[in-house]
Amino acid sequence: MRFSSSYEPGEFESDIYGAWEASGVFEPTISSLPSDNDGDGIDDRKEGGATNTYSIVMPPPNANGNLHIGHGLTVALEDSLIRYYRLRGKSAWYIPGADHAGFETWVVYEKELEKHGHTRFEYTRDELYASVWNFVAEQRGNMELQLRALGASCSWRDLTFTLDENVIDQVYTTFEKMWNDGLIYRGEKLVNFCPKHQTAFADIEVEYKDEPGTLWEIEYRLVEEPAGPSSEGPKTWASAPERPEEEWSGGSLIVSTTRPETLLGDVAVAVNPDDARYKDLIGKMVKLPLANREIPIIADEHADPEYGTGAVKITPAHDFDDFEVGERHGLLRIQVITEDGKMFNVPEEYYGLTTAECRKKVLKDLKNQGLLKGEKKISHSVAHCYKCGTTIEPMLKEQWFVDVKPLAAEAIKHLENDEIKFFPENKKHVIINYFNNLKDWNISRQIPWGIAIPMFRKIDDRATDEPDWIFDRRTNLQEIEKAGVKYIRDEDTVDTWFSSSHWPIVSTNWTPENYNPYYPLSVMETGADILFAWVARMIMMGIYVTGEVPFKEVYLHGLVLDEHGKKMSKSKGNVINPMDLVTKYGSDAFRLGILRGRSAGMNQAFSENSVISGRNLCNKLWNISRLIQSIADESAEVDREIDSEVLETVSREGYDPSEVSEARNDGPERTRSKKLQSNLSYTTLNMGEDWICREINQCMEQVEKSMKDYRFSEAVETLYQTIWDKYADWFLESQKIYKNVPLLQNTLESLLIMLHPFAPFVTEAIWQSLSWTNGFIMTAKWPMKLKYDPISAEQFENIRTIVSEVRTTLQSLPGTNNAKKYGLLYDNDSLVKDNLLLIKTLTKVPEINALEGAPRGLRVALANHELFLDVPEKVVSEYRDALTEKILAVGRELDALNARLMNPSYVEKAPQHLVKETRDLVNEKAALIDRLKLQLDLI
RNA sequence: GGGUUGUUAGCUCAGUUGGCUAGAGCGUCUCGUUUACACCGAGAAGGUCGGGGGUUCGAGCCCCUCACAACCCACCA
Repeated sequence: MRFSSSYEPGEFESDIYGAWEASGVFEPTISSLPSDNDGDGIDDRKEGGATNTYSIVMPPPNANGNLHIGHGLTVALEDSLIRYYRLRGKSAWYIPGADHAGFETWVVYEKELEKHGHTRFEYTRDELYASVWNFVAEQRGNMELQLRALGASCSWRDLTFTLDENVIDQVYTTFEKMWNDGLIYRGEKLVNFCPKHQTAFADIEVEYKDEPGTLWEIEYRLVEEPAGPSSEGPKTWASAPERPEEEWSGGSLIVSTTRPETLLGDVAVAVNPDDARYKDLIGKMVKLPLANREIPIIADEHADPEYGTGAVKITPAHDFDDFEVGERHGLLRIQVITEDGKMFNVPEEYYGLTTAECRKKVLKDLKNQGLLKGEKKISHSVAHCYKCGTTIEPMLKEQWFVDVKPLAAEAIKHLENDEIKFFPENKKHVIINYFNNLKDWNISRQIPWGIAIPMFRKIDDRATDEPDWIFDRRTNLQEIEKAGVKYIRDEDTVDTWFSSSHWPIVSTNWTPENYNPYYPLSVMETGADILFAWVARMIMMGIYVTGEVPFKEVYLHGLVLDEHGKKMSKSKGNVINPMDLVTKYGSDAFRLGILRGRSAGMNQAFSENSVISGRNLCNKLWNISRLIQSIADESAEVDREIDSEVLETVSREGYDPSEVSEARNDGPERTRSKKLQSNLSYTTLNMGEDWICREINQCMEQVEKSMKDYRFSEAVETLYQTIWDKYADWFLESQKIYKNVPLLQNTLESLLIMLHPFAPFVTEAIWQSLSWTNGFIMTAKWPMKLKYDPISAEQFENIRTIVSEVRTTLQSLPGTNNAKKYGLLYDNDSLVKDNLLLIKTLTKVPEINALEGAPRGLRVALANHELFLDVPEKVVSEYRDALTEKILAVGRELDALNARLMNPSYVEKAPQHLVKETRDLVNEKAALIDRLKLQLDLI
């Protein structure tokens, strides 16, 4: 027996994946290698190449990690696309990747080090790099196995690791180009610095959290005494209270701060130029408390008159805004905090204290001097390291920066030229908005795990004519010599986003010399949360390096939330592991489940229920196939015994042979020999067959349209409905009488192929189990439209209406098992008369007879059919109330329709076909009411 | 402060240029074990589409407004 009674994914999935992988079907059919094979300088494949190719690169999962639910969604989306376009005949290339995940991996590794009682500072950069490399190598493989379990049909031989040689090469090439173009510069700027991890971050890597804090008010006293006390009003500002005259004789300013310890690095006090209170003070000097320095009062827009006292201390070395104020006014930057969070460059009593200790002492000392004038509890947002939660310390550092303005401007140009289509559409505006406000990009990271920055600093002071920094690719060396001058390598590594922004370029092996039909990518599919960090940078870098946008379309998925719509997190304990679900319900079930109810860019809930419904569909399809195979087997058996003519005794009911299309006139063709898919010729022999062909064609159109618009959920929904509600519940039920084997085979193949992108394993398992199919379904051809007779198909809808109404009526009658008790009577109804067997099978009534004499029994509520349930008088009268209710209900519908027609504007202005439809409906309802009333009179 | 997205059945969500009685899955209830499937079949209940206004013959959909929710960016001395 080929088919067991239920589908057990565990029995098939790994074997099937292994067979696919071994046979090379994951690889694209058109080579991506240089294609000028005949050496004539003309690309042999260029013509039409890109239109026959389809390419997706996988956002590389962390090489040493496990896949989470987001990866599960990613693979479900990307692999569905790849498989779909592969079936559609494209040379599909799904390029897998693995990410060295610079910082993420580093954090994990550093924890390991700590566990063994070591710190990073015991080793050189190169030692650490080698050590992490081994660490990752040991872990690698897990996530690749998990990708296989999810069914990812990616070309494994093309897997790109973000530290592969060609990646580093390209990154250095770009770096050099940017350096030569003046787009990379070294600057001393404030960077987001995590004192725990000892590294800087880009702005987007910092998390802001609202926290309670304290706003302290500190008095800064003027050095010179202002002019006379009376004529110009009070000489103290804000709420400065009385003070002992002997200490100083002038006015003062009260500044507000949440970080009193940075006071020691103050270089000015700023007030708003329009602030009347302070106008006269601009240009004067105040004495900086505790530090005994004199600093100026300057005018700057940064000071908000509404906030605090309106006067703000300026510490350019430790605050981003102050840094900018300092730039504008040419102020010094006095750094007072070291990278490990200790005070330096300050009076002795504060030296070496941590920032927290220093804050306490500063406040205490200020209080003792009577300069602490107040404190307020406030809530403000504070920057944290997104990994460890440590408060970010803005730190003055020399770093490498990318001047992003020209890159962003170019990106905007291409976007406004509609070169990239976004799903969802609105993200295009969001990203343009981002490009418009982008600040220079700090690409230096102080972690050893990453691509070394290819810059070397001159250490030979005598060579004054040589530049301080030179570019060189030899980052394997710590020191190099050029023209007799010695240079030392920058210790830092480059931000991972700098290298990841090359992903479409490096994973497709793009080169400037050769035409590459896979670049730009057909689509970039990734999470909406890294629109800025990754997508934006890929666009800038793609254009900068290749002159072209790196992808034609972008599909962004949202977050997968838990079943209550809450973000998954370890601390909440609501994390769903995709592999658990795959093990429990199968890969297909997971894929179908996670695609359900999901749309572009939206954060959406996910629960096991949706996976269960996917599992059920797989099992349903399995059993559908099992039935069809058994029918095919049976018919082959019969064929062997008797002459094929006898089989044609299965007559076609309710169908005029004169309408038979050419294809159908051939008569039933029994195909026993193995045939390739889509070669099975068939003939429709009854209405159900025409109808299912029509429905499958519609399904096909819908799936094609949905896939074009990235409406995965809709495609799956359509298939689910067609397979279950239409194919199984109606068509197959009707085939229990007719058994048109070639058609069954043909339609099953169509459905299997259409579902394959979403449920690759079960469809392949079935394909391999069916007796008449060859090869892999994975490399089959997308089905052709089925031929059918539309009139006949429409007739089947009438049968469905009749059957449904009979079923409903039977269920609403008193008692149970009514379908077995009562037969049907028909009067002068050719559709019923010609389809007795079909209606009997579908309704399960014991018998259907022609009505003789006066109508009796219970009239079925159908407008155009004379059909009665043969029930006793007593049952009919018990049905009286239900009938009355029904008449009222139909009456209400009729009234609503009539009201619409009574409105002259409707009849006049609405499209004519709608008006006609309404009129037809009115007639139908009216007829139905008449019949029901007849019935009521009878009771 | 700037921007984006939601609010439709008990739950999670569809509903694409405005058009018949607003759909699905899961859940609930009733009936049924008929040799493809109980991971099943047949049927049912359940919605004033967040509130209010407007445009229109016609609004879940378009416009205005309010409320609530979520997210992103900037700022918070």
